Amino acid sequence: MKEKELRRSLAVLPIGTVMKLTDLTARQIRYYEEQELIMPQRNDGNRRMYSLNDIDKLFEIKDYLDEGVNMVGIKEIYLEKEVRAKRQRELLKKPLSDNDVRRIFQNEFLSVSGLKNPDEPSFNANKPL
DNA sequence: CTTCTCACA
DNA sequence: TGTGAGGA
Repeated sequence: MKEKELRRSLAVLPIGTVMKLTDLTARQIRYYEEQELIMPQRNDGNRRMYSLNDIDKLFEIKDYLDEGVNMVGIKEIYLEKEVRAKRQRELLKKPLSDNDVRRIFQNEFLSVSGLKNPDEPSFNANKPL
């Protein structure tokens, strides 16, 4: 299941193909790059080359757009997504200390009982108390 | 022919 | 975001 992700990350599509696939103008595609929503690679001739992941990202962006979300909003969405991914990676690295486990169960209890927002971090994996 | 950057009657 | 210039 690793080989597949690698292929999806291969930048092999020129902007012209991406335009037809996404129904976006070159202007828009480049603008989204400027907003750091996508980071296409460049080939030898300084031409942008997009991966399948980029295509998916563009479709997502387009969806958010006609859902009424603006650039800043979309940026925030992806930013928060990165934060969560990072937090999750940290949890996979180091085993939980007894202290962490206790805090997690406590947070779980509060969430289930509806006394706390589930999204609110219960502890910092980087600096366990 | 396709894409790139830059700029705006 | 559109569009056109000027170069690669």
